[in-house]
Amino acid sequence: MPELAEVEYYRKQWDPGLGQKILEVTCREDRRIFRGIPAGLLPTTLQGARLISSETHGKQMLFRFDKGSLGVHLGMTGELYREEPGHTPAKHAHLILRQKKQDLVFSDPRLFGRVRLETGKGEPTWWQDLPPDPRSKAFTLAVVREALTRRKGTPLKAALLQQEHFPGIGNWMADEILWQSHLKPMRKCGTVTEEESQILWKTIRVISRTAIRIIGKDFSDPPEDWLFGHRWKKGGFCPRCGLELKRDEVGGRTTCWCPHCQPQ
DNA sequence: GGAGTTGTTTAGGA
DNA sequence: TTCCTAAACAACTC
Repeated sequence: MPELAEVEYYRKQWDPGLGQKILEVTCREDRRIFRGIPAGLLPTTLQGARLISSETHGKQMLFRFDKGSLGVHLGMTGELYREEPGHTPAKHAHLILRQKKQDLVFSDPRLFGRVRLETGKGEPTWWQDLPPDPRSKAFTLAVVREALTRRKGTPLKAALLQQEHFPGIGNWMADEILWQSHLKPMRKCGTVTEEESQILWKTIRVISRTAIRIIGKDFSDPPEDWLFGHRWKKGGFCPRCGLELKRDEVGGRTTCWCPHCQPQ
């Protein structure tokens, strides 16, 4: 489910726990999402630690504590939420940080998500090494040009899903970006003109920021004149031209597009 | 019961 | 080497 805006929404769900100590850590360490973390290290590190701050970068989240930090990726079905203190864990709740006033929960039925642990004071290297977030100043036109050049044989849709170039963009955002840019999803990156690159760059920035503002705030739906609300069901109609939308598999993912508005 | 799912990693081929 | 595709991971919904 989560792309950069949804990730921002879920990050905020733990905000009530800011400044407060973790009294107890409940986790199922054998679950796939904890891969790479030595047994016992998670409770040892976080028990008694105070949650200081949190931020998102693309689909990645970082929760900073006064000792160490916690990285969270939600995968396809991960969620963060809060519960009454001392509640009984739900079936797919894998990590619960128990505080005085609330329990902070990470659940993920499909286990495609991932939790990382940094025991040192500083920023984890994986966090420092993330490529420019599409809403940041560092995400320049040159970044888009570079990606299109490097992936010249890849369809645009598949390239937009590559997190090393466009961190935070997922399936629905990629479709939305191409639709608003009037670019066909199966178009090869190498054939995109300079003018089209600029349109693509601007559209990525506008959609990222707008999605964060709307979905990141309270999980509201984007505007009706976006592709978003029309792309899910089969037989949806283009909100711009009114013709029937098409569905194809591009880059291994279901892709919704408008043959009339995205002719090439 | 089968198909599909808003994600990432890996293996293997080109 | 570099780039690209398909499969694997896993559980739920329609």
